Amino acid sequence: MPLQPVSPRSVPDEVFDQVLAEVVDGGLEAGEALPSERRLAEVLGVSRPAVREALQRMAQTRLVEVRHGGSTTVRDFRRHAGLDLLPRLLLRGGGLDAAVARSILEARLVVGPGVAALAAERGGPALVAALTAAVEALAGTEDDVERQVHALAYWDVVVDGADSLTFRLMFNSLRAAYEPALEALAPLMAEEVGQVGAYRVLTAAIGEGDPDTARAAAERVLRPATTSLLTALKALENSEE
Amino acid sequence: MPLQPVSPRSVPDEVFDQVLAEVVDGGLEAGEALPSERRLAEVLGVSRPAVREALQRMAQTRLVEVRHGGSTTVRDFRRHAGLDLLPRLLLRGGGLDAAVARSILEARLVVGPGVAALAAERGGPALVAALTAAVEALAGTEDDVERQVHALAYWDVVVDGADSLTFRLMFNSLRAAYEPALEALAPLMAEEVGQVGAYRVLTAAIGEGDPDTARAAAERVLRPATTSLLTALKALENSEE
DNA sequence: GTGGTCAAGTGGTATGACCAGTAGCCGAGA
DNA sequence: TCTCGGCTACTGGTCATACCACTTGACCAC
Repeated sequence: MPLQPVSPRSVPDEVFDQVLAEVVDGGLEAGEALPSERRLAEVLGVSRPAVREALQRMAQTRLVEVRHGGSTTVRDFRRHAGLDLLPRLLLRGGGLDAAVARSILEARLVVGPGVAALAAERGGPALVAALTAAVEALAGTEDDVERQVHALAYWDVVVDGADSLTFRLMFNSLRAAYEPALEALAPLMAEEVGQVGAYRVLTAAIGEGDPDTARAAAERVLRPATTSLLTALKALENSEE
Repeated sequence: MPLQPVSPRSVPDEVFDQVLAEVVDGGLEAGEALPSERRLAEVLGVSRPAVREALQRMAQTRLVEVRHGGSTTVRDFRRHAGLDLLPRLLLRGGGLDAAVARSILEARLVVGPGVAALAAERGGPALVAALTAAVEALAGTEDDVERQVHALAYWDVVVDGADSLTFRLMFNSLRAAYEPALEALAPLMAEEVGQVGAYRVLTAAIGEGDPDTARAAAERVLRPATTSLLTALKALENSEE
């Protein structure tokens, strides 16, 4: 096993995670009031600034509402939280959350072809060259994890080609959710990233400049693994209940 | 003009916004180091905790990288920031950013039909009832702003029906970007939200349970206004250059 | 060159104090 | 009895300061 860089967890990080877990896993219902900052600091055995920093970050994520003079209350994260919360929800409670993973796969299958279509509309020769290079990198390795990384890099180029800030940020958020689990998912995704041919077809389709062709090609890249993973997850979800 | 609730801007908020503007508008390049917290506090005339809180929030948004003992450096927000940054980018520099608005419209056109298809797969009679109620609320007003609000509520129900956490959070993020500009956009979106018939057709399509029908119906709801707005924005973008 | 040491600078954390806004109690007045 | 006003206790907001922990780079011994 390769050495991993150590990542020291700061006190506010710790507090943030604990409060987040309470909110997300239902220990605290929406509308409920949190203990005061002083009280929390006392209970957790940390200083008030540390608590304060954690709560402010919670507020930024729209998970709680902090009111000067009043108490801090929990908000309904399903109604207000943004896509940046996805990584936290995917890894909730130690393992992968099957329902969240399913929804990510579904979203990918919707967004991917849309992005490819836009890239086809807007890309030029430079984009095709970058895509080709990315495909060759993908073809140049046999390792499943490395292939994952190269596939991700390929889509990164596609997103660049789409020239859409919204899709770019969306992709960043999804990638942030995906990357921590990348290694664990490598065997499951091997089927997809091993089909270099499909990526070549997609590259050519984008190069042709026809959105519909690109859309279809992207779907052919994403659909097979998505389908098989979804059925696997469905079995998992049912067995959990 | 109706009275607006005052929203007191805290010191860390102010600092956050200033640093954010520097990073997003290019005053600080990616990789560049920020002044130290003490120096920033001195320059801005605030305390170090205030600066610290702002920087931590920047770090949470993945706009800067804070290293203990080292200096805080700017990251490339296009490469790392998540969808939660969208509202800030849309309203960059006082007005609406045309390129960002365009990308939101494009994303909407891709994601909306996808969500509708999922809702058709999973929704039952209860969903249709909720959708019908939402359409009736939409039909019950003539005011453009109110219609906007009701249309948003309608899509909210669709997203619920899709039973996908990813799309739910995505919708929340897009709505957070959209809502501040809702009033300004009302006249432009009037064309879309006035077509109650299209919403009824979409509702029926979702009720039928056929994803493809629902997808097509959703596109018929979204496409017309999207197209006309895109051409308007294109003219705007060109005139800006 | 390699590794060790050290000082300076940076972020991390804690403490304590005080300011500012909220909410509820409670008495004075209608 | 009701209502208004202010008082009070509690909450979050901000600050100054001190000290800890880490990184960096220079310098030095090996």
